[in-house]
Amino acid sequence: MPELPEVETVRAGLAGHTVGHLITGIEVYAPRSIRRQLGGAQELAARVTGRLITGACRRGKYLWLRLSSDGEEEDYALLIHLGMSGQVLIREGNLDEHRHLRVRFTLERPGEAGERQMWFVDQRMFGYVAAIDLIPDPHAEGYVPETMAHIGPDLLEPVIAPGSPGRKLLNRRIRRSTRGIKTILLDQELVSGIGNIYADEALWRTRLHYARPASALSAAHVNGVLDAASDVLEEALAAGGTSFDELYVNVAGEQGYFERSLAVYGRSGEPCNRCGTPIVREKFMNRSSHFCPDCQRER
DNA sequence: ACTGCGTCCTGGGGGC
DNA sequence: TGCCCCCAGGACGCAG
Repeated sequence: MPELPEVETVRAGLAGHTVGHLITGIEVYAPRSIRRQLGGAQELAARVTGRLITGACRRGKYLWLRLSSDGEEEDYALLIHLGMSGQVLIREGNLDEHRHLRVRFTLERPGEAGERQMWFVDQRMFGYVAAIDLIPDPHAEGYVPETMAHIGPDLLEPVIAPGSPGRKLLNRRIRRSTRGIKTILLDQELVSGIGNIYADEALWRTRLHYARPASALSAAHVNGVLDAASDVLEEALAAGGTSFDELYVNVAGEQGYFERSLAVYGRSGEPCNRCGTPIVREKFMNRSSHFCPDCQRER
């Protein structure tokens, strides 16, 4: 499941392998993989064909490639959301078919022979691509396109770094809510990038039960869980992400290896690393929650 | 304003 | 051997 570390790994791969390339062609195999795009595949093709990729950006789990035309100001971005099984693969030479190939982009580097392809592959079809407008000023500090203006900053952004005024404000906003702490971690509007795996890991690290109401937590508790979430995201990023169910790989098709470092996710029945109590899996918000029933008491 | 629930989507796997 | 049902979850729309 692509969360911040996985999406950032893909972003870094795209920064290295697509920036400076022109998009010279696009083939859409699954029209449903084009979303939030008036005019659908046709409009997407019109907007990206012939454009130069000038940068690879990310906020939370949202990823976008900035596009310019003829050296002019960037005006569109190619938005890529991986959903829960999306992959972006860079292929050169090895152009074997892929069972779940949904959209294929052809890339060429000006002045260089040969082409390279960027594949959007997605088994479960929760992900999508779209060409979005870069308005009003793509060069503003901390700019994010309007399409994802509702997405909160992620834990790797300096604006909510530990000890910053932004972090203190976030802490207060979280504690104003009566919702369960895990619900808040998964809500991308307050703080983004955390999904089911890293939410469970952060809660285990801070010994908090997923359903504890945020309003009942102290500022120190909330700071603790945010710090733990930052830590686990950074550790997972350093490991190239978590390839728990083999649906996540980087742009070269390689798996990450953070799965071996998970303390609770996917470990139901196995002993807690702290106290030995078997890890429990429960349904919460129509999702699986993994936790230690001894270390993480509801009250 | 805030909260929670249903829905989308496909393929793997378990049960019979 | 084959079929059917369930499960995985990110994000958003909508009802209360």
